[in-house]
Amino acid sequence: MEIASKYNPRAVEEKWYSFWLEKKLFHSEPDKRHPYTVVIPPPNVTGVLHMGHMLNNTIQDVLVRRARMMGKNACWVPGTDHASIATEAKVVNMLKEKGIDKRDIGREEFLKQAWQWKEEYGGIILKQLRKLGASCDWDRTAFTMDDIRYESVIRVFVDLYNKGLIYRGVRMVNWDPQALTAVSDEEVNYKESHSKLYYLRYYVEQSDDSNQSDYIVVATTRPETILGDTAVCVHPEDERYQWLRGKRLVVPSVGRSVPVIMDEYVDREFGTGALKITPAHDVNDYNLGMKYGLETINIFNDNGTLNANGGKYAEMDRFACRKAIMKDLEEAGLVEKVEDYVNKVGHSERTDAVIEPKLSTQWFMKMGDIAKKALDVVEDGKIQFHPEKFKNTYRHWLENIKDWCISRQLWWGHRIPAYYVDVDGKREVVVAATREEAFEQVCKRWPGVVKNADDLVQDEDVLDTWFSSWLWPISLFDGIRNPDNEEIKYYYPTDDLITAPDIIFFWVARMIMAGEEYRGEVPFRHVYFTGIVRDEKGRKMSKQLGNSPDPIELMEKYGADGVRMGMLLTAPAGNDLPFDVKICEQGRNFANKIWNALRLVKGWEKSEEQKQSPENEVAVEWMEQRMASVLGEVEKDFDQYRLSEALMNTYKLIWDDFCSWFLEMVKPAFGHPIDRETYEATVRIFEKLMCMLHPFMPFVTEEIWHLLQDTDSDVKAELVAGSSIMMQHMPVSVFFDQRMLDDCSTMREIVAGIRNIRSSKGLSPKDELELFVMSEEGKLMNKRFDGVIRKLANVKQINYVAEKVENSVSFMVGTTECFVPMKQNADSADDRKKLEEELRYAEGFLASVMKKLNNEKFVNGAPEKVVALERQKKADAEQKIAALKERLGL
RNA sequence: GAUCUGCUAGCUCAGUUGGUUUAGAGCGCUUGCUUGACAGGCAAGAGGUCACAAGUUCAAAUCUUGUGCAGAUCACCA
Repeated sequence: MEIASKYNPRAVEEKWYSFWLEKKLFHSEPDKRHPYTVVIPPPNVTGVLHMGHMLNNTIQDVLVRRARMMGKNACWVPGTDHASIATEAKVVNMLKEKGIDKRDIGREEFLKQAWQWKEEYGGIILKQLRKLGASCDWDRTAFTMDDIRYESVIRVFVDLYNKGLIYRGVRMVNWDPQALTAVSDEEVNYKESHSKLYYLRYYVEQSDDSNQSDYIVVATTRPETILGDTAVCVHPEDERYQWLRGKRLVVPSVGRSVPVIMDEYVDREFGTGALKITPAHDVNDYNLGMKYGLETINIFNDNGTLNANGGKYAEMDRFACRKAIMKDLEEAGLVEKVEDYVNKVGHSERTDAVIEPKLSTQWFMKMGDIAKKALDVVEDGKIQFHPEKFKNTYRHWLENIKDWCISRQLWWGHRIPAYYVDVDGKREVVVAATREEAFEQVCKRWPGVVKNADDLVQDEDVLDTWFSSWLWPISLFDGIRNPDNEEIKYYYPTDDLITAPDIIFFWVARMIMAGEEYRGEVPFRHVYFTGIVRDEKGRKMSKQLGNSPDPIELMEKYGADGVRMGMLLTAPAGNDLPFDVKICEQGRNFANKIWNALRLVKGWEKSEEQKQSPENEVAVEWMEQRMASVLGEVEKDFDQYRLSEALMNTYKLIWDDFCSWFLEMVKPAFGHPIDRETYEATVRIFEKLMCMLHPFMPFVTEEIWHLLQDTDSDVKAELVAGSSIMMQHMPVSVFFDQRMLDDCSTMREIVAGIRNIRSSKGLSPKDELELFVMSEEGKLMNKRFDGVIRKLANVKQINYVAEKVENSVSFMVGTTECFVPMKQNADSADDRKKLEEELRYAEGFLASVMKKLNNEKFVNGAPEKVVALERQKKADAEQKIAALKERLGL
């Protein structure tokens, strides 16, 4: 069979993904097996695959594929998120390009357009995930706004309202003037910015005491808000301002007279110690306003321009107004000074617009008991975080949590099922899943007020996106509408959640709350937090910087397997991933290495008569032991969610142990056949290795697994063609013989020692050598490895001797000296130098051991075992030193 | 400002309850190889005062305290 010397992932990957889909190997239905469930963090329906998704979904796929091969009924549910703000913004823009304003076409038409747009462009990301090899159960693909999920959200809202956990109220909220909606506290990012601190003069009204200065200076970063000033506040014990008690001030430029209030809230050290109060546009000012019964003057429109209260500045944008008002104040001589000032300004997570605190009526969800429950399950370990450090962040947030603002002034989303009705001139509200149910309620409570259901006015707002995704692990299995259905009972709670730490509050915490509230059980048992993918300079990958490689191009260049491996190699849980496309090369090279190992094995001619040689026998035995040992380590790695380590251990097992050592041990000489027994053992081992690697590199392992199969007969060929590595059992660790592994490392040391001599003496691998070991036969290692040494190091004969050998070069293996006789140049200056160095090291080592042994406290205080070990070290070192000295002729 | 995490080879990271040879891996680097699977390869090699300082201990990369640096989360004073 002719096989290309370079592995070509492209065709292979496409072929096998279609095959898996066709055979429905990703599909899961409840059955007798143990379930293993993962729900995808739903990407935005309009999103495009980026490196963060790549990392996150690779990890999920590794865990899911492994669980599947371990005999679990693995179910990975994919889906997308409607992403209220982001998607609405995109649709609004799309319409704007067509010259359409969303208000002109109205809610219904807008939603029609949005859905159309979603059908057309949405879900690209899910198709991209297939290229990566994601083994999602695509038959279960869900959307946070499809019928089941929509209805679930509405039901939950009604239920929480009836439980008194949801309420409507007027509060100061974070207003996004670009998206024209309120956002939650979590959706505000505070960014450091270079601002100015403006010092403005506020004149005292009708100052009659001519000894006092007739104005005070107030510092502000937002001079435009003086239009809404309704007081100035100073600290009650501030001596500088005692004379102001009971006085009134004139707001500069505006001319409004406002009172001076005194409150300890004011920081005397900051600015001038005098604070202007704008209750409509600052949370703290609002609180002071409430406390002192101040007037609240709203000066902004929803889009951040000034309203009629802005007087001559009306209709101006807030930032333009700032400039304009400063110019006017300057001209009027009301500006004391302007300083540079660094502060933090809140920006909208979605639109990046500067957040405006705004007083408005919104819906909120109470976070009291439910937050406590969500904290408890993490504190007592029912849910484990990986890495654990995120527990701190989580705890801190939940202990300081405020009520959740869940209403958004948007159209794209789950419309709040609240209906309003006028009763005796008062606006009353009912909450119900449907308009009909709402109507029934109204009829019962206020008979005769409304004639039919259409007369009810539904709330215009939709719910926060996270108010649907917090139900995801439940609603995916229809557990809200049908809490006793077979699927939810089987698949819930899910096992692992893999997500980025930046949505720990938005999503993770709230899913835990929903789980407790609606299932009385945690939604998942482990949360694996991935790191942030950064570029080689350590910067976060972002569209603006343009430093993010296109994942599709990467996969085309290196193969999906190569990219998967590259990312996983340097991505321990919770650690940022400094991504350099170069690490994908390592993945690609690895695939190629395995490919060539296959070429080697497939190229062997098998002999039926030839009996297995003792070398091959020991090689097979050793490789099996070695595999058992590494399997144990990999299992431990997975238990601790150390995926990078698991992959690295598998990588070394395949590249070093299997390719560099095992295959070299059993490889027949050119033109010679291999005995069938060894061949079959090799194939069996190779297959197992592919199973171990499959979760990480699904495509190349599937390809090789198929090519390894014996397809001598048509029947067999057909059987193999219909089968998959995915259906094989993951090998499990078994007891292994450590002595065998130790013997093999000794053998490796000897081979390396001889290779070393070859390279330093310029000897060709073809020159046959002889080896003398100063030890009894079989003492250094099991003599079954002698044949292996002869083969790998091209040694004609191994002799065991009691005396050192003249005219030879030597090396030490532990405390045993080995000699390779030389025809000439036995002892070069280089050799001496090396020996001297070794001697120096050994003497230094002995000194450090003696320091301990000469210390009475150590000998008496340390455990016996430790002391005995030091004595052994001493003996070994002394023996080694003696040998080296003799060699050096000292 | 508060809290948390980290600091080990050029880079990215391991290093379990202190003791297994004066610290390991992968990549990178250096040197030598057209070795009948693979140059996307093979073989050999160099490279570290475990951030710094003090302490506890017979014994510290590992425990304690302090300092420095980096990062994360939260809170913000206009």
